[in-house]
Amino acid sequence: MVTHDDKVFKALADASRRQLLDRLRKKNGLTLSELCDGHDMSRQAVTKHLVLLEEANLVTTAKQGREKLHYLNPVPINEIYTRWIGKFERKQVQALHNLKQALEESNDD
Amino acid sequence: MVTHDDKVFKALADASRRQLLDRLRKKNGLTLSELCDGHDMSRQAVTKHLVLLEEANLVTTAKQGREKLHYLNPVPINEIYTRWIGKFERKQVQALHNLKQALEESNDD
DNA sequence: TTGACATGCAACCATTTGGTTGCATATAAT
DNA sequence: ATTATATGCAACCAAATGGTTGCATGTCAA
Repeated sequence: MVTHDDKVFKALADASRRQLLDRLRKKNGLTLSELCDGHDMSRQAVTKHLVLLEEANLVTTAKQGREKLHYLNPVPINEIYTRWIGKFERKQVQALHNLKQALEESNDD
Repeated sequence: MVTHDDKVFKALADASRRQLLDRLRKKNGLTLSELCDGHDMSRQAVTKHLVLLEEANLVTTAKQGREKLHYLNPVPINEIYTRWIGKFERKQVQALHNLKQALEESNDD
């Protein structure tokens, strides 16, 4: 079964796709051609990446004349953070807390 | 180039690996056999997943007798959050802020 | 010491992934 | 009307991924 979360994680697993998201974060509403500039691969390859990002709901598109505009949707990223990553962060905070306690206790020697 | 972040993202991209991390989060120091229980795949397949998690520094291992113990390291997860995901979260907060402003302005009609 | 258990290692396999090229179509500009 | 630009679609391909099986090795227990 491919869950929604799984699509997001898999979409984020590729450096080229993360770079595309990064560029949309800096400047939203870029066209396909604009997104292709500076990416060392064919337009069709970029399109494939964008389709995956769309399927993960990380990017929304709107056609304007002959151009296709791309918009970042950061919501799914936030979702996997709150629903998954956050649990591990809290674990780390707790681990640091435990370490701090251990260090303080070792000072009692 | 395969960066450190890239290894972490790719390690998290597989549901089975996320499940393994989840189990270590709930109970740290599990052996390989214990981690295999409840996973519908061969021991060797689980080993491969654990190797990837180790290479991403998400799991640390220690051999004790004939058993191999596995420990969760949540630090890399926190790193990709602060260095990458957080930027998108702030974006979302800002978007919500903008939406709120827009709604309030529309109330002036 | 013999057998059972826990793990390691390697070969192999099907599917997915990430890319390519070629061609078609729709829109804008001259 | 013609040409250039922006995008869509499909076939193809190599490499990576996620799994398998078979066998070897190290360690604990009877």
